Amino acid sequence: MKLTPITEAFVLHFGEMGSRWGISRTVGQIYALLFVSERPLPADEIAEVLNFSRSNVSMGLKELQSWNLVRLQHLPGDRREHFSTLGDVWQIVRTLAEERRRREIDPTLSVLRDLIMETPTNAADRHAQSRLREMHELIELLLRWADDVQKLDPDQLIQLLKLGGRVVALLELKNRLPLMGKGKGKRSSDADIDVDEML
Amino acid sequence: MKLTPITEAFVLHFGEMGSRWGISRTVGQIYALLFVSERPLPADEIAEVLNFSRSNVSMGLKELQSWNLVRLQHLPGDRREHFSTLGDVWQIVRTLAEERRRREIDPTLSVLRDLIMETPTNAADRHAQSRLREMHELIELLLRWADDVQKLDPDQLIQLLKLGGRVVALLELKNRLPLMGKGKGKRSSDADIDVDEML
DNA sequence: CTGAACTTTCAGAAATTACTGAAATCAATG
DNA sequence: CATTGATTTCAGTAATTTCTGAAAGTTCAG
Repeated sequence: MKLTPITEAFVLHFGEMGSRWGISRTVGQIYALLFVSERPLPADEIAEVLNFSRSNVSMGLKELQSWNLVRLQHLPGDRREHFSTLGDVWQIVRTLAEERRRREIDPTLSVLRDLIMETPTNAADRHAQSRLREMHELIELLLRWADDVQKLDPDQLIQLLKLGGRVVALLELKNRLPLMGKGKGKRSSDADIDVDEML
Repeated sequence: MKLTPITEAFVLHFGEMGSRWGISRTVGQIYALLFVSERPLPADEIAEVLNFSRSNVSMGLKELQSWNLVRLQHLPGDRREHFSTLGDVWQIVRTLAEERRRREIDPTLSVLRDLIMETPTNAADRHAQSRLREMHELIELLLRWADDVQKLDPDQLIQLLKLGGRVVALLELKNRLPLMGKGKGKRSSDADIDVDEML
């Protein structure tokens, strides 16, 4: 089998990009190939198309599996294992976020917590700890937010993304709304909302 | 000069983390050291404390400068250049996001756009392009959102983060509110808000 | 200008990481 | 349960990246 120019260009670019991240060029290319492939591919076909050794592909697929980024399936009448990426791009982002968190953020948070607990022995330590505390707090905040957002269903998420910065208008709205309920007369029931209770 | 155990542990961890990212262990350690340091440090002091060659530190600082992550300043009565990180952790996140976008996302978007424009020559190409289009759309959406959020001032941002997933409640609120204005009687002026106009 | 203090460059050494082919392991089929 | 086809492991090699020391470059005080 041979790659079309479009697929080849994408695969090559993705390989380069991969190496700016933690993953190797090989792994990046394998993923890119699977991502645009019409059907799941067996390892030997990947090796042939990308000109990697069969064992290299095996390693790469193993890594991608450890990231939960590829699915393994058996096709009827073929003993080989076939691989494909997740179909839903949103799910891919989700998985990526989860894994990166598990591998990079969580260990860092744990180190930060430990170091913040230590008893400082001098002014330098006290300053260092206060910096670490800032970093810890920031990460925790971002993480909690990411957790919450993870839970949204895609439609809500997209709505939110499309709203973008204008969400601030909503925040202001929220800050002003409670006034409305304060004994200023009953409104029609379909708009009867207690914002503070909601939030 | 010698590192305290707290600083040393942080520097070592950050170095390891750095190498999971695109930056080298050295660069990670230099950054970590500057991050917790009470005062700006000159290159030779960094080299001494971290046990790197002076030239290695020079390279590392150059890289950090290219990321806009360190500031260079001159202290009175000292000819050497002194380096420090940005003081505000939010600013650090912002800078990091900007740089990563410039180096990784933008080039990818450009490749995707080009490939989507190509005329497909077969079914495989058509499928590949539709996948690339999905990816392109997703990235654009996330990017636009990030752009918008960048513009918020820190207070608004923090408020938003703290709100987390409950922001959805606000979305629902928005979807229900417009009903209120539709000739159901005048409300008090301080709560007179046209949501659709705001958003 | 000159020289001292500091910084950067760069070619090669050292260390790390990626890749391969051969051998071992595993699994399905008859 | 043996054969065949598929996959993984692993030890060694290749490629890449990181790091160093020596040399060149820069800047500034005198």
